[in-house]
Amino acid sequence: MARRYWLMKSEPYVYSIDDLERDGSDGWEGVRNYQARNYMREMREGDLVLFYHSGTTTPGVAGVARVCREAYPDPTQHDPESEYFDPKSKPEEPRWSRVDVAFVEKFAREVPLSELKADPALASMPVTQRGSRLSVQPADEAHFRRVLKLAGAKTRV
DNA sequence: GCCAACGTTGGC
DNA sequence: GCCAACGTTGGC
Repeated sequence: MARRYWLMKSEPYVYSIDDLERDGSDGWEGVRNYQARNYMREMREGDLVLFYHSGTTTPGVAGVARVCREAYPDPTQHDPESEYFDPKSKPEEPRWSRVDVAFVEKFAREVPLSELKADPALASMPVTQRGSRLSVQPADEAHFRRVLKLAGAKTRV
């Protein structure tokens, strides 16, 4: 099966590309949306991810990560102390998953959403659609390559 | 702070 | 199963 491509959003105040660079890899926890969860369950080791910073003055794509562990139960769903605690999710039947991602690259220049929206080559990319809220989205290889090019990325696909 | 675009919840 | 109310995401 060919490698697939994704875009994942994170608020950098919570977890940023710099945090991932520091940690090397980490679990992508806290996803509480079924469609986003289902996409994570489709992810395979080696898939590449555009790391998107949301909730900032200038949101945009900040770098690249790689899926290094496929979906498994998100432990925070069972932790009453966690802000992601879900009392309806039973340990014997976990509702929420996470994947682990590894740091690949931080772009020298974050590519702003406004630039993605202005690029005709990205007109059909989910993140450029009005009202796009999904925090985990699939990306076409062509879109992925295009974003790498706009970023002046070192990563080659 | 506003608001559009959803997703979820719960009454019926 | 419908749908109104409510909550959340996230750009602007």
